[in-house]
Amino acid sequence: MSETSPDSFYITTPIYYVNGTPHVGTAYTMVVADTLARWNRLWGRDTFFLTGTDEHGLKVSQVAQDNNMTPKQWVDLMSTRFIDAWKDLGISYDRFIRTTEPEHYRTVQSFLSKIYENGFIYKDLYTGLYCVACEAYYNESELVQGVNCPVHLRPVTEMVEENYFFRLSAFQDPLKKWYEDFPEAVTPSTRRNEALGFILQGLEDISITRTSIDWGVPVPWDNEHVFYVWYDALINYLTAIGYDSDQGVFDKYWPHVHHLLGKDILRFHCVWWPAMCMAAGIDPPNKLIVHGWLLVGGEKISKSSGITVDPLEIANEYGIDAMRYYLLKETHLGSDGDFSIEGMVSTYNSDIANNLGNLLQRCLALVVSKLDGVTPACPLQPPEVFKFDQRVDQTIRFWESFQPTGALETLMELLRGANIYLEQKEPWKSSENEYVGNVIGAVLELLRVVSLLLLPAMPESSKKVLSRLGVDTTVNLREELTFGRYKGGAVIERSAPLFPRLEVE
RNA sequence: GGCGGCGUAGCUCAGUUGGUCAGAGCACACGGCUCAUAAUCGUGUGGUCGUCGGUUCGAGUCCGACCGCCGCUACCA
Repeated sequence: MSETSPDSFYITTPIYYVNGTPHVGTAYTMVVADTLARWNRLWGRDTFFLTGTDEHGLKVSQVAQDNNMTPKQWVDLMSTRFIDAWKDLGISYDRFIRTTEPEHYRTVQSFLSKIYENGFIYKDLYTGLYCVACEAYYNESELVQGVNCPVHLRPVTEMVEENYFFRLSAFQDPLKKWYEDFPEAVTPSTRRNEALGFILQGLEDISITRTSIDWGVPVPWDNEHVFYVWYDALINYLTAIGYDSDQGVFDKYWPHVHHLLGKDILRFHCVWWPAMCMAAGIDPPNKLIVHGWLLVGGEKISKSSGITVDPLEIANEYGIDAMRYYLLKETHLGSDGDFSIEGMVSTYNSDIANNLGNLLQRCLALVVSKLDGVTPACPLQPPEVFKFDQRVDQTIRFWESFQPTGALETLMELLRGANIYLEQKEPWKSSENEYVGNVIGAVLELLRVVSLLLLPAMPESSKKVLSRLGVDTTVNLREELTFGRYKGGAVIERSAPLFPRLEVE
């Protein structure tokens, strides 16, 4: 639960490393971010949704060389895989940032120069056991059989390098105080505890530059060095909002940012990043939303294990909104989730085909058979069984506190109430137009409001329902959620169900 | 080893500061209805709320021990 800034909303996803490919796990992150962005736009906030690709690092330059390309040519090619995937999935980002953009170079140099000037960066020697494939140093205790990298099972090499170091140790107390002052900054709280625990055990300085490669952002005060990939990557969150180029935009969105991230990159975002911000003299991000992993059959998605699911295939086969709904409804934001086609089809059929789709269909059938095919206006007050105001307020609270699962479940409760109401009133047995019109009007009104509140999760499907009802979707949501606004008058013809049940292929 | 979390109906999970707290959804069974997409409505599953103790008039709800599972414990996007 957290308050959101009143009139602007800035949300980011991690930027994806170009050597990877979009899979259902990254699609999950994007769907969540997209849904939160859509909610805030509908709620009338000035919303900025950022994603992009991380394009530096040794591995990129190596792979580029293997493919007889320059690193730049390679990342130009690879970044399009993400751009295309998000386009096909209808992700409504406002800006796709690439860390190889000149604007990003300037921001990284400006930001880190500031930290340098503030005295939190110094030069020293670093000695460590290094795995080239990982681009990472390991402790002896982490190695397999004492010599091999635990990821690649290949020998590591001892490297001595002159590096610039970031004085992370200086921020142990400030970070501790920050976590105490802003207990809501990291959600869920177990992740906050994890970050705080890490901080409390003592922080060491960290190396932030490399001399062994040149595919990176040059260190402005020492051109022998480039910044290590992680240090330029995080700064993308500032580049995109004019950190050193547009103070007005920057002030609007910072520090009221919502960083969405997976639990595997918690430390970078919840320890290093706030410290870097403090060192540069800006406020740390005010919200870090840590999500879990999407598992497949209980296993982590990874290429090496052969467990990988292509979100575009799912979307093509079953529809984007079916996938979105399943990801949002069945995986509590913050917990791990399990993805399966069977689960997706089952959830969609229960909630969307049966509960929502069938409710709409039975109403429209009655409009055709009893009301000359014209939808009636709604009554002034909602029937008791709807628990309308209570549930609508609850849904809003869930959306405002980043709990898609709760929001969607509450919408299902509203729909169940409407189905019960129809059973109680039995409009199909009546021949009085006024009676039938009142009953159907009340349910159509509920469907109007539910569809509006469902827009963030299932934009296309919700629009179809609203279109059927003759409701404009470009309205300000805040003014459209009170009962009694539906005027009716939409002409209905007998037609096939809008949301037919899915079958497992 | 250290720190933290979890273990509630077949499945996924809710259960504020202890006293209708033994629940929801899905699945399953039976019944109703037939406006509707094998839909929808109603009822049901006798779950030792991981185990054993303790505090209390009373504990999933607090304390202790134990069993099982998991996360973090530094430079992998």
